[in-house]
Amino acid sequence: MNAPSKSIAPNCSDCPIRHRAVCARCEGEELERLEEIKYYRSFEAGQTIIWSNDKMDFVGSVVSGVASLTQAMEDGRTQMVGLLLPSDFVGRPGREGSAYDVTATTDVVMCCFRKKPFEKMMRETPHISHRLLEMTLDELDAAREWMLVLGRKTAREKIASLLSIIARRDPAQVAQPASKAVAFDLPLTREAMADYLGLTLETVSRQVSALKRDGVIVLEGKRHVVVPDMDRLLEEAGDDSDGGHLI
Amino acid sequence: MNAPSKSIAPNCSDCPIRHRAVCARCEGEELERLEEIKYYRSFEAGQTIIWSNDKMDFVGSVVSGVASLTQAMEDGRTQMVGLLLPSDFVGRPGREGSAYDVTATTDVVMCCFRKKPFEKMMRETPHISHRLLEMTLDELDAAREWMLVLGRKTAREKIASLLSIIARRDPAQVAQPASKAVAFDLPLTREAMADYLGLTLETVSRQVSALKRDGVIVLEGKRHVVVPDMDRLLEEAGDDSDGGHLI
DNA sequence: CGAGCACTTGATCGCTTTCAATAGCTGTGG
DNA sequence: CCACAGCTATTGAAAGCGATCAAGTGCTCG
Repeated sequence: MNAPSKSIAPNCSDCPIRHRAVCARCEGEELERLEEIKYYRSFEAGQTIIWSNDKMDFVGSVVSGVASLTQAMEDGRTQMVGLLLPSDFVGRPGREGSAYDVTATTDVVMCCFRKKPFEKMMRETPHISHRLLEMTLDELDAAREWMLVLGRKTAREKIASLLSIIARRDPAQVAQPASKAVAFDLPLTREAMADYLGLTLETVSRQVSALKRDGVIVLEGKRHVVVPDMDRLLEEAGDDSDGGHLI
Repeated sequence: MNAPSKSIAPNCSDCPIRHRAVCARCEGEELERLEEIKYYRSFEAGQTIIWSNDKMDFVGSVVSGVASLTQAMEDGRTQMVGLLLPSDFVGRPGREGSAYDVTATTDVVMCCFRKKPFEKMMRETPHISHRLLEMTLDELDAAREWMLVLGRKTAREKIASLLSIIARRDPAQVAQPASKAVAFDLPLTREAMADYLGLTLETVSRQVSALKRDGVIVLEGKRHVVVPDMDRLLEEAGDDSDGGHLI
């Protein structure tokens, strides 16, 4: 037991991640069954949600906040292998333990399902396992995109890549995708950024300062980032996306 | 059209990857349906199987040989993001194009399914999509393990990690897992190893030579590797596996 | 025998790490 | 109110690892 349970339990139909989480395809009776086996759980920033190699008795979705998956070597080197934002799924059906530590990087609310009933439901309702397959394929794509970042990009490009990813997934941005300017809060400390990027925190700090000095980003405090020109940031990231201007 | 079709078409029941591929759970009638929509295709070493962003008209399994998934930046830097060994699945149901180049690194035989009929079957037979989910989750684990290698390991550890992975998945090893000594052929050029490890080919060559000099591996020719002590190699890889000796 | 290719080895360069000092912020307690 | 601890972040100087540039080796195949 490493966290108090907190019963906020809104209806699934009011849930902010309803249309993107593992339950996205469920309706009516299926949703009612999920509603029966679900419960909410809150974690404070810094708390461990699941220890690697621990038995997991639940799976679930991040409702709000940011969590991270990290892998560690015995000498202390650690690598973050996944960033879990709202609607992302935690846990692996069909396997006992987690392969990674799952940690709350900000305060987190999770919608949990007890593992056994969830696995039973998966076997019986194709909507859930199809959605989970789709989400897993997306995560695999994201992991592979990240392999390019880790293996081939420079420190400066790595920082720009991370900022682009966070900007792209920030809910505040989705509303106004037409605008070139973007602003968001960094949900990660410099050390967490370093663990994600395979760098040291000093290098992260230096490269953030360099991007600021060059006008690619503007910092308001340590954590609030303004990107005056998103295309410029993508260019710095080494992505050939071209801002979507085809032809 | 970039490859001649070659009709070797054995029965699925005689197939060497029958018990590990996406079809592993299918029996009887399901297997017959698959048999109807499948065809074999051969690729020579070096040939591109699928170009990134190309429309894919098939998905399939590697029957024999080794293929690789690679991602490239416009300036030529490339990163291998997956190594496809026999039984591994190629293609993403539900999406038009591939996000990566798929290349044959040795001569490859693929068991292909036309995409539309395969997707239809997925919707109708849970055995296939459940197996695909399981395989995708395994690939995600592998990708994340690789992120630790790319982000945090030294060049020497990276080489040792790659050799361990190849040794572990080599079919010749599975027969005698008790023995500490292991031998296998490298299916990759130094350049391909470099692309997998996020290194240059010169660094790969130097570190392979160093591992040879230190007696961790013995080379017979450029491509045949003998590992006298697998535990030693795992130690060099920085894995805490401990060879399985608990306590 | 020479072209082409995969690989090895050497010398030097430069980016990121490492080690170290300092700044800014927040909360605590005398 | 100020002093101080504890934490996150910044910045500087030096060291080290892998990249880059450059030959050179050994093999296969025409």
